[in-house]
Amino acid sequence: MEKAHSDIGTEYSISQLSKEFDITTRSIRHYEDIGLLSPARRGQTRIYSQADRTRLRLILRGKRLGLSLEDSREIIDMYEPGKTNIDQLKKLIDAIQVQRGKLNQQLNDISKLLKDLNQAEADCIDALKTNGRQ
Amino acid sequence: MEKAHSDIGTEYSISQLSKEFDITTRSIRHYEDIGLLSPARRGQTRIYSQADRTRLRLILRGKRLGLSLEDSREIIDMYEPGKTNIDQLKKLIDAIQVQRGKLNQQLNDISKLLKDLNQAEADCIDALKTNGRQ
DNA sequence: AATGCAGCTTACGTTGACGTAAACGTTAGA
DNA sequence: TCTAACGTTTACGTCAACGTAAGCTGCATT
Repeated sequence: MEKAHSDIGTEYSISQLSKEFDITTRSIRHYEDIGLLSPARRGQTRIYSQADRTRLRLILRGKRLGLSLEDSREIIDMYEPGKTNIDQLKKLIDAIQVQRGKLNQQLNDISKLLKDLNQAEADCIDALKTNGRQ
Repeated sequence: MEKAHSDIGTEYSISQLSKEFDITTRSIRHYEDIGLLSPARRGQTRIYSQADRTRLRLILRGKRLGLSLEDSREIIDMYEPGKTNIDQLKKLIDAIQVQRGKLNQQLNDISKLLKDLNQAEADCIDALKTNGRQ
C-alpha cells in the first residue's frame, strides 16, 4: 500500500525558508555548519524537507527563549528517541526535568515582568492624566 | 518625623552580591561599565545599596529571559518614570506594548516547549517500559 | 614583617552567532 | 548572448558579554 500523505515530498529552497522565517540564508547555513541541520542536496544546492523545516522552527523558537544553539541542539535531540539504550533514556528524562525547571523559572520571570510592565504602564497613564489637567 | 524603615541603609559588597546571585564580580563590574549599575563608593570600594541590588536582580531576570543588556536597560528604565515629558510617556507606553508582545510570544513558545517535553518524556518512559519487559 | 584576602584598574583574549565580501557556478528570460 | 536572480564555498570581520591575567592597593591576621 502506498501512503497518500500530505507533506511528504514537500521541498523548500534556502531562500524560501529564509523568507518564511525572516532570517538570512547565512544563518541557515550556519546552523548547518554546526550540525543543527543537514539538508539533502541536488548537486550543490540544498534541498530542505518538511523535517528540516521543523527543526529550523524549533531552533528559532529556542532562540526566542534565549537558548544557545547548543541548548537547542540538546532539546531537539530529545524529540528523536532513536536511543534504545536504557541509560540514555534515563539521562534524557533527567535532562527533560532540567529543561522543565528552567522553563518554569522563565514562566515565573515572565509573569513578574508582565506585572511590572502593567504597573509601569499604569503609572505612565496616571502621569499623563495629571499632566494633562494642568 | 524619622522613618523607621527596614531596608534603608543596607549595604552590600561586590563579593556578597556575586555570591548571592552566583555570578562573577567581573560581570557586576561590567554592568557598571556599560552604565547599568552605579554604586556608591567608599574610597575606591563599591558599596551597593538595596536599589542597586534590585537593579541587578532585574538585569539577571532579563538575562534568563534572553534579553540583551541593552534590552534590560530599556525595561529597567521604564520603572523609573522621572520623565515628566508627555511625549516620552507616550513613547514609554508604546515600548511597554512592544515588550508585552514579546513576552506573550515567549509564553506561547514556552507552553509549546513544555508540551513537547511532556511528550518526549512520555515517549521515554514508554520506551523504558518496553525495553524493561524484554 | 610577611602572608593572605578582598578590592581596584587596565587591557588584551575568547566565545557564540552570525555579517560581509570575494569569487565562482547554474538556469531562466530579454 | 548576456544579465539577473539564485545558488555555492572560503574566509576574514564584528559585536556582545564577559574571561583572564597583570599589577596595584589596603587591611587584618599570624
